[in-house]
Amino acid sequence: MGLDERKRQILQAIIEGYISTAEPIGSRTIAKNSELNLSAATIRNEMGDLEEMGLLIQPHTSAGRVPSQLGYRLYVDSLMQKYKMTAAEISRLRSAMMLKIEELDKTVRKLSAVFSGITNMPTVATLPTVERGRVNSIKVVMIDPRTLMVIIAAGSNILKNKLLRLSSEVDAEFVEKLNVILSENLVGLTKSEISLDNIMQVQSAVGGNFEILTAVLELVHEAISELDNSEVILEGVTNILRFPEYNDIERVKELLGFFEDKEHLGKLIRDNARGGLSVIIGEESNIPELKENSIVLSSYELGDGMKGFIGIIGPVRMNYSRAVSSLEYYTKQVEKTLRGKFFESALRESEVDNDGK
Amino acid sequence: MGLDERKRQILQAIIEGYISTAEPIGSRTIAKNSELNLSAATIRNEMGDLEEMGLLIQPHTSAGRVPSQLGYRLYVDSLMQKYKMTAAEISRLRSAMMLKIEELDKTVRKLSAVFSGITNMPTVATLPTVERGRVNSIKVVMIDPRTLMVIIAAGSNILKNKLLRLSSEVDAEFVEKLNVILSENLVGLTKSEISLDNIMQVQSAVGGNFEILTAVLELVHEAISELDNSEVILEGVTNILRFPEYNDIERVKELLGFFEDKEHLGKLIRDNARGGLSVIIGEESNIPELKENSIVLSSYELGDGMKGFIGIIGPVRMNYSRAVSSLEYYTKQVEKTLRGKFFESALRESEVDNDGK
DNA sequence: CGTTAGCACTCTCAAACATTGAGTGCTAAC
DNA sequence: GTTAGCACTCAATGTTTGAGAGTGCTAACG
Repeated sequence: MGLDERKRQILQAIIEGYISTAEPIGSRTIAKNSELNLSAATIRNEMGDLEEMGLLIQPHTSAGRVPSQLGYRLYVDSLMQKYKMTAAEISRLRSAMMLKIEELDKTVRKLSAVFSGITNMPTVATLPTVERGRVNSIKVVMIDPRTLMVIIAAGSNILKNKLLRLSSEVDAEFVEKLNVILSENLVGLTKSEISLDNIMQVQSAVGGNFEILTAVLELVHEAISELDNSEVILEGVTNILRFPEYNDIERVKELLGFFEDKEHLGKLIRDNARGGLSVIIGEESNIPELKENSIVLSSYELGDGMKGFIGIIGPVRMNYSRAVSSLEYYTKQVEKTLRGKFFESALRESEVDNDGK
Repeated sequence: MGLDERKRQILQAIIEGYISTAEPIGSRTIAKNSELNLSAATIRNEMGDLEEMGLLIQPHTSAGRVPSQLGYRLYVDSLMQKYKMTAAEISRLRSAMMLKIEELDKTVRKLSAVFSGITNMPTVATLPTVERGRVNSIKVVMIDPRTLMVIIAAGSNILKNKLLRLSSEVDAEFVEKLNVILSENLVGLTKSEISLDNIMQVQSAVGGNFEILTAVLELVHEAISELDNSEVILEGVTNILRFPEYNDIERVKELLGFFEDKEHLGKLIRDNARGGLSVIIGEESNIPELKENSIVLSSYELGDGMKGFIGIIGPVRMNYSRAVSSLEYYTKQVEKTLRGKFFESALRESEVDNDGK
């Protein structure tokens, strides 16, 4: 039993109808609202076939049909048409991009909030991390004799700075020495090349003032290992309550509970994002709490090995067409904006780097 | 009609009963479960009086009584007995305090999460801000010729650091000069003494390299004005779903919507916190979205003008006794922990300062 | 005069039942 | 292959009913 053009049209009509009404779609509805000019009875026969093929599901005998996960998959992969963002949506997003520069995380947070407001869905994002970037500089700055700040940069972008309070005082000379040694030993390495062992070698190179040195080195190590431990930002969670599927408190509880564990969410995103844009439907995520939710995921690249992820989460019955197109557009805007505001020189450098090779 | 001892006892029994069952309490229940040894009929008469006094409410004729907001107020102010935290709760909190040092905001976040887990209520907190502290040092550090970092410290604690990307390069000499001038002009002032005007004066003192200077000064100003713009941290929101009053999606929507606006929440907290511990019941907050919720608020002080707020949010029918005692204990622990981990020297200095005067 | 037993009354809640309507699958005719 | 017609199914909705909880009032008691 093949999936001829007519079946595809009917399937598409059912899925789109269900997406917009959240009610099972019956044969009469399709017969009336499509250009197929077929009677309800004919549609019924086709619907029977589609159900047999596992693309539709009947909640109960006297209800219409609802797409199965397989149905959604087929829809997303080959039936769905591109949604065209409205002028209003575009301008809203654009003006959000104009926001004044703040810290990176706040910027991403605000952009996410705006995007969430446009799509009416929760938005998740991770801050950019370095994957293959090299540590460009490590600086230790003395704030006062008992306070040091360690600043680590990769690809000329500051990625981490950490404070260290000392129990005894240090002098400028010591700090200077520290800077030289750290630079000599760690700069130019990729993140994965810097291990604790590696750092401890530095320790012996210095000799003396062991206590402080150890503290600084530990901090350096910590900062480096946090380089890819990107923060997860989640905005617009309340939006899920707009969907009728969340009129059930238990479902709300389940999803919100899942959202509270940011680490878990971050892992999900990193694990599932292939290059470009991907759609994870229901159980495909293999996460029980998300078995009735879908995620549209995308990654943004800032050059020089910096990359992060953005995604939209909603019920399996979400408007994929709209979600995918919006996210696509949004991703591009985020790339442009973040590059412009935070990673301009990084970009330039990475380009030079490529030229030079 | 006075509020004699017997009435008080009955009121207390009703409130505590209602708090633990969430069901209206009838006269029979009180007659049985209290040591008053009165018949249900007598209790009924008293309940009638209490209702007339506005302390109780009858949802409908054949239901028991429920406390009014006034009733809760009276209970919190003079009926309530101190809850004693269990050993398990204490040890759980204690071990959370031992967590390894991270950034201040992450630490507060984690502590809040743990506390929220113990109380089973959402916990809100603000990061400490300076109120009357003086700017102790302003440092501009050159990360690379096109990137500067501005670090502002007050009371010897780093409070803000900001990055600045430049379109043209600067040299070490310029940065050095900048440091001297900024220090001379701004150090020692309180936050409120530093205005944009003030900063602009510096501008004329330098002369030349106008473009970069302007950018740096703007950043300084920005950082300073953000000093008291403390971040609001909210953890354990899902906990509200444990309360039966939130079986109504509309209420969930309303509260979660309110929670999404962190600014608003922060303002609420700062406006309502008097010194020490305070309880805001229902409409007392004057915030429509919170009219059926109460907040228990407390402030923590880290010395040297640093202070922040912590609070618990829940339905008006919350266990105030438990909330208040737990928050009291928790606040002390937070003070101790944060002082120890982040503000040790600040404390020391402020003490010296006082001695010196 | 405060307290209490007794009783009629009120109101919610849940179960039982009937009704409605949407949608189907099947059959027979076009 | 398509369609009209029809019997059938099942969720959803409305109605009725009874049980249960709790009250307020009255009259009697110590």
